[in-house]
Amino acid sequence: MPELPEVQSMIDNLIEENCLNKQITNIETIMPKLFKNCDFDQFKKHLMNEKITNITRNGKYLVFHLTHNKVFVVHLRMEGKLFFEKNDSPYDKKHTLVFIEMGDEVLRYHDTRRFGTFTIYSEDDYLDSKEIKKLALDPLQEEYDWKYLKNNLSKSSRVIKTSLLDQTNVAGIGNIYADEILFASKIHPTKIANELSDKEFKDIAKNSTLILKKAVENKGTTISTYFYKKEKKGEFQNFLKVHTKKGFPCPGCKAEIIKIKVNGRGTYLCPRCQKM
DNA sequence: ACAATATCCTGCGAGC
DNA sequence: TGCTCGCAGGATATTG
Repeated sequence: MPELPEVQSMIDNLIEENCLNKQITNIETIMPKLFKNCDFDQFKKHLMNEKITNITRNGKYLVFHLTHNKVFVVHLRMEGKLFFEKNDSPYDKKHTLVFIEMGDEVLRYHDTRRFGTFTIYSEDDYLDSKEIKKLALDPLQEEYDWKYLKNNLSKSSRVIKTSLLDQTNVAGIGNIYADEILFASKIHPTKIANELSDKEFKDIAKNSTLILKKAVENKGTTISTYFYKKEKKGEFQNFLKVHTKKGFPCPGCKAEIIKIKVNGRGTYLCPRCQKM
């Protein structure tokens, strides 16, 4: 599931593959329902003959900046992936849902679960859109620190893992990295957020930045289907300490890693290192 | 106002 | 073997 490091790795790859500044010559889809604030014809009209001038990120959203002050925003949700390829290269016919053609090349959107979203805005108003406006800072932003985190999380009587997944408290963290951050901070995922000490907020702030940074350097985590580029897996799964490690020994204390449910989400932890 | 739950969707693995 | 069933999960809508 793409979280901040996976989204960033995909953006980095698209730019590296030279998808910027090429005229869009055609757009096709087999899934018009992906387009959320417009119908497909409007989306097509919005992009046609423009160029992508830059790709930026807000939380887990990809922002494609176009010529003529236009923008489109993509969220990959569970399984979305973007590949920039030659038009005549082979592709998965069943799960490739959107084609943004640029001459003999094409930006393809692949999504087996069809959960992703596409929206269109102008450059001037996308930051005020309802999905991006409410995003908190992410752990890689300069202004992010433990006081900011404490201020956002300590308002909540929910359990800390649920609060960490709430993009209005801190952006970019999903189920994998929430487990890893809480393990590194030695905090039980079901501890009530507003009962954490200053030291615990400091630890979460520090570890979230460290872990996401290292995950970006390793091009994300491939557990099952994530690729930052065609057939290219991330490497951060090799550094996971608890997530997916049920039954394995804790790298710290050798106790057995367990899996529990926290608000419906599969959650991995070391019961000895992460005490209530 | 907040928090828990249902919803979207498909592939996959468990179990009979 | 082949079927059904339930699970996985990010964000949003709905319900409590």
